Amino acid sequence: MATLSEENYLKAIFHLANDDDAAVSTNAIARKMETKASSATDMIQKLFEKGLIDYQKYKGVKLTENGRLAAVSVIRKHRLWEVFLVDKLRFSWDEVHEVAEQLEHIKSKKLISELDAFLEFPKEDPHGDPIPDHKGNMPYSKKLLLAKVKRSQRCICIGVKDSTRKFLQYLDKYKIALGTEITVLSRESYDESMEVKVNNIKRSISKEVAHNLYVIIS
Amino acid sequence: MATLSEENYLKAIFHLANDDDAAVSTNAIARKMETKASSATDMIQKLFEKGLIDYQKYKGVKLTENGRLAAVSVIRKHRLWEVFLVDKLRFSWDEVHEVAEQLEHIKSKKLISELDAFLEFPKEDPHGDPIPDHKGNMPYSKKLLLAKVKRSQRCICIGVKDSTRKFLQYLDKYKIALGTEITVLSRESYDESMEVKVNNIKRSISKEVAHNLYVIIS
DNA sequence: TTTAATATTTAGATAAGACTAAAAATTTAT
DNA sequence: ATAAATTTTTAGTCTTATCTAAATATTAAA
Repeated sequence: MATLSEENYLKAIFHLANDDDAAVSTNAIARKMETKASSATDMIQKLFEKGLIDYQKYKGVKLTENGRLAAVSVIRKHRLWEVFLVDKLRFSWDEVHEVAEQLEHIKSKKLISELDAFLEFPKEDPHGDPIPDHKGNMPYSKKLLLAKVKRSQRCICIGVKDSTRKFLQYLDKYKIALGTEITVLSRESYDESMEVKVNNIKRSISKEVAHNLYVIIS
Repeated sequence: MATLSEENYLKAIFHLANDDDAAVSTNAIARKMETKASSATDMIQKLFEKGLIDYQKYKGVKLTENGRLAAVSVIRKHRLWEVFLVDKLRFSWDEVHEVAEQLEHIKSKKLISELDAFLEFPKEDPHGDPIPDHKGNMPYSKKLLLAKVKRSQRCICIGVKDSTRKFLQYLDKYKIALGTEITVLSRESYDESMEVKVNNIKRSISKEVAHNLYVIIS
């Protein structure tokens, strides 16, 4: 059974690897965990001894199947709790992250399977991220970043990459929510901004925002 | 802000002091925490430095007002989560303790006030224990142990002192639940057992059981 | 391809919370 | 009231997860 800190490192490695199965560097892990590289090395060695990651000195790490299962299990719990907070406890989508970071470490199989049933088996969390099933299968997602959408294409906002409070409040301010339709009118190569139509209003979207908003082509 | 371990010690001290404001001994704390007396001493010194307990070497400890508030806050969370598990997630009353022991340490004011509202402001947990309000007021309780009930008195089961799984399953087996009426028919001074009528059946109740079941006279 | 810059690992230290063994204080018993 | 038993505290050690500083590898640049 993994400790709280081990679980957080596994989750960080999972998110950094993100689909492509390249090895994750020590520095990348340290940055994500907001800790020092030497601390990351210590934990890497511990996770390696427990068989949760593949590791060779100086070569970075990859999750083993057991490591991936452990990471996905924590992510499943995190996302289910986020649904609970928004659907049942009147939290807004920019308030759930910190609390879910704590709740995701509660250990009880029955708790999480009953919570899943109570929430009627949701498929995504309030930010549009898919919820893995109890066997560790992460649903496939057709999402892409708004920044990748071509001129004159229409798409629908389905999630965010950056789920910090600041970004979510920015979206709320401009009435961009999950389900909002966005049409790309033009792209500005100079600063990578784009003109879009959203809620029937023309608006300019910066590179920063376009790279943190997930959509599907509609 | 108290650590997880500090919170558990404060809770233990609160339960050991139980109404009467006698000082709690180091050994009693160590026994309750299933740790060694030397570890308890270490923590006692830490809690004293934080102003959460009054303490003089060799004289035992008492919670300060701040310490009491911290303890009651944890107990409030524990009991609200127990209600959630039983009322919403199909847990039975003998399954909730371990999970609530984890959930009680989640830090979020909003979480607990919203949970309280979601559960419609329950006044007691599934074992009949009162739930303190958000200001730290513990409701007064008229409960007494079944062992204290006089011959020919009728009472109603409202809680348990021992909430271990084994005892709760014993009660389930004999169909004794919260709300069950019990009439004391006679008491046996030799072994402190008692004859009672419960569910219209005469039954003998051992000293051990009678000392772990809370009732109110009806 | 040798040097410079960067990334990673090792070594040694620290804090929290636990432990054992031993010392000191208190309580109980004679 | 003194000795014996018990309780409590202290001193020193261990583990986990962190840190700083220094050493070693790797990568990039001249």
